Amino acid sequence: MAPASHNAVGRPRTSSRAVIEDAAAELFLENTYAFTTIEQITQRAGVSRNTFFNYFGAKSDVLWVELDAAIDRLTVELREIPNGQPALAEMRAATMRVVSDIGVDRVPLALTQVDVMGTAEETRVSGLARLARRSDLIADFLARQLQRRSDDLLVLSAANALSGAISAAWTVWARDGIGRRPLSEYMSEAFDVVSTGLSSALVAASLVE
Amino acid sequence: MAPASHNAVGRPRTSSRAVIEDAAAELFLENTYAFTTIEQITQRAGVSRNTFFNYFGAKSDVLWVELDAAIDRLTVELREIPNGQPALAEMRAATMRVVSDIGVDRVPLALTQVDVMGTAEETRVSGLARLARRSDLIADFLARQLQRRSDDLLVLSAANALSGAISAAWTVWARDGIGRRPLSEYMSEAFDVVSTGLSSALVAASLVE
DNA sequence: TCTATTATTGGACTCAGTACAATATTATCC
DNA sequence: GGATAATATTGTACTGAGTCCAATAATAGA
Repeated sequence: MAPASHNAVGRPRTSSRAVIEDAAAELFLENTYAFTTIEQITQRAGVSRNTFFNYFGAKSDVLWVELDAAIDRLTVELREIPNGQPALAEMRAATMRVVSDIGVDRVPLALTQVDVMGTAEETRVSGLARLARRSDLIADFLARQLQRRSDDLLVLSAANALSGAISAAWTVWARDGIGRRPLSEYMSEAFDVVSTGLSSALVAASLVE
Repeated sequence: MAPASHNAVGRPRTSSRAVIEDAAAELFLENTYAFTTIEQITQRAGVSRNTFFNYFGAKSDVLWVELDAAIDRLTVELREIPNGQPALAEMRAATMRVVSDIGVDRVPLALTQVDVMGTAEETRVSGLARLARRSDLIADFLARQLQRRSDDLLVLSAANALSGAISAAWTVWARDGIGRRPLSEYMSEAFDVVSTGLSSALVAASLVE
């Protein structure tokens, strides 16, 4: 379902999907996201408008290819962690594995748009959908590790807080521009901010059982 | 800009805005959010389609009247806190003041829709916009108190984490249905989960200065 | 080469949201 | 009360995202 290769610059990207992504990236930089229509994208890509919807469910999906892939990888990582491990430490380790190979470029298209337009309201909302998807994922994982329901207040609070911190790391990393350090460093700092308290809260919770 | 009274049951709601809200609430319950059009709403409300957009910027705005009002109140509360106060404690207190009068009914329309339709994808995304708005608000407040930039990684992480926890409290509260306790109790528990760690991280940050 | 599967396209449609001008309603001042 | 200014409401026309479904093109497999 996902494309085979990630943005191998120089190598020709000839699949419909890749061609659409490239055309969209160009147009977003030229005219911003808001002032680019799907018709323009597919026209430049040399495909029909409907082909766009064969590969993306929405215009905004093109913005988040990188992030969606990262969340996919996180899904796999979390699934492979056996029960009964220290939840928060494993969560952090899994996240770090996922972002470890994301260096200083490979910025999601969406996050380059933030600078371009002031508000970026549209791009932001679609990004929040990813935050939510990641929250769900983390909640399921925490619920499994803590043997609680995934709609439990403790679990949900922790999952939302973690997902929010992860989001902050991506955002600041992207905004730091050319001089940015690898994403993993930002991620590590973001975890530091929230994990101490969560850790004690989660441990307390598992003792209560 | 906001309507004068909040959902005074029994009292006739005759302003265009109130009539629209009521019509929308009915239709959402009858046909769900997704299968209700703005045209249907305004038709039942006895106003023209354009009048809807005089009061709401988007269809989903009707869902979040309660929550938007709460965020407005939080904005005011935070603005009135002088500099140099303990940031996290003040943040918590302000939030508790805002939700203190929200008892066991007054559930935002959006959160009643979660039960109705399985996915609730559309309603969820619009709710996330509120989470983001609250994150911004909290980030600005924390930045002021900690004398840091509001796009600082520490500030953003903490703000996102807090906003996420607050969101969790609303969600679980709404989902608990008829037997639910007052929102403030849920809010208090959600803060407990995240605040310990944030507290130490923020204190450490202000010492580094 | 024939066939089954998958990718792509065309066309018609619904509905949210925008823009702007025209008209109605309400408040204000004399 | 009546003229006037401000505000609320409406009509019309439009753009563009997203859906549906049937038709056709391309490709793989036997």
